[in-house]
Amino acid sequence: MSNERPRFKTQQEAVYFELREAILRGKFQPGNSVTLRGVAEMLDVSLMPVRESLRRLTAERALQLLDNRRIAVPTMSESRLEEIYITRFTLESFAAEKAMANIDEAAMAKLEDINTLHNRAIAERDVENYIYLNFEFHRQIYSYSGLEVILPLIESLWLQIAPFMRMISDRFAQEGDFDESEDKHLEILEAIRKQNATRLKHLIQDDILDGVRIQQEMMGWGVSN
Amino acid sequence: MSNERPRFKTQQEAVYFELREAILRGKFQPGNSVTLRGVAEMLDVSLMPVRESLRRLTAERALQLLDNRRIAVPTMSESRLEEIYITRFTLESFAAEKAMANIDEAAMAKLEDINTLHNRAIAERDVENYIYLNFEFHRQIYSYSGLEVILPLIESLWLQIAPFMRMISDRFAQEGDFDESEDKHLEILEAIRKQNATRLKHLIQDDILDGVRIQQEMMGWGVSN
DNA sequence: CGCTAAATAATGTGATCACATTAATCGTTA
DNA sequence: TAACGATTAATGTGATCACATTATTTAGCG
Repeated sequence: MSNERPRFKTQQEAVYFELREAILRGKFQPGNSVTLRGVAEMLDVSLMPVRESLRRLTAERALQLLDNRRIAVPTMSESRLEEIYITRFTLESFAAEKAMANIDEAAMAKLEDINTLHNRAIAERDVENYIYLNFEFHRQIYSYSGLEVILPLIESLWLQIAPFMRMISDRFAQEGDFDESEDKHLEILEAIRKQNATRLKHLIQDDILDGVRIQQEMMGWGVSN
Repeated sequence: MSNERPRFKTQQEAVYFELREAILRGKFQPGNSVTLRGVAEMLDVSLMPVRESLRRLTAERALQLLDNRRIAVPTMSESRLEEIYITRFTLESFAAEKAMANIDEAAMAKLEDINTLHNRAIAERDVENYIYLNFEFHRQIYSYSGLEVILPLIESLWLQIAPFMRMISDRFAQEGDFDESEDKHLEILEAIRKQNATRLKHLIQDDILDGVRIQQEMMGWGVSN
């Protein structure tokens, strides 16, 4: 009779994770403003849980407080993009290396499942899932690293890049050559299977680099080395 | 006539920065719990600004939400310490390198001022200022990097390490050999003057490493390589 | 039609109250 | 004296209202 205890202890938490996933799916457009009452109405909760969630997301730089006190989805700049990606390289390849040894058969199976769904999203030009499942794939790997400090930093970077990724991916999908966006996921799985740390690190970096390359190209921004 | 406009636009902001500095001064002891009404009384504000500030600090991992819904200052573990410091090495040496070229005479003078105060704090065994001014020294350097993504990450790490630093420094000061804690600040200033990026990066790393070494030693934790 | 100014609406912030949950205290009993 | 149970206190969360500030719309005028 629905005796299951709710998934989240507080409404604030529920709202937070709801918004968080929405952001990681690219449902928030850069530059758009987010209002307390808007979110509250959409999720059918009062202002309080929304206030706290937005404060939290703002602290994680997923959202931005404008000086007119309004909340908005941050826009991307050339320098910010480069900064986000150089940090992603560093932190994520480190996390992958730490995680590798702890990835067992069950974890491997889950990774393959995620990758299957990810490929399907690409085939179906389902941009939202394409973006989200890519993050899920990486998150699943890093979750075995046992890193409790670095992981939140990585996720903060994802929250910052997701709206921009969505914008670019939409354009990319329109231009038709979306499914040519070869990711390195299969090779990553292979490197893990062979426990080849050096190769894994490079592949993670390449996988991330592929993304930023496309984004820089689309924006006509200088390609980072 | 007190026509000056207040330093912060909102009470929440004022409370946040007040708490933030207190944390960076090591006024919060690891494991201690922080209550809404306690802070509200101490700063003579209502619950609302405090709620939002604590939510913010929690998102930055300066504070921790326990599963009994209570808020506490996180405790340190051997692995967490190592994680924080390896990330500090990476991000801070990068930031220092980016900043170096932009540091002019005025900035240099300010750095020397901070360092003077820092040395005085050491001489006077003023642990709070010793910790805080060390952060200020580093922050001042990195502020010229123009990095808008990485700087918040670095500051989040500082907020996480500060309470633990204070604990160790107190012990260290008691044991008497506090002023033997030779920092690398003078050499750092020299490297900046000579615009020697490689040396600066190494010095930043050494400076950070000196700190963690003492901490690990005090705790009887394995020294990282 | 274009521009300005007044009026109206919308928004984030703060205050206060209510409440469920958890912690602390105290009295009782063995 | 120690341990258990009941009672009281404290705490974070949520709801609602008020308000100052900022946006948006509307009206008026040239």
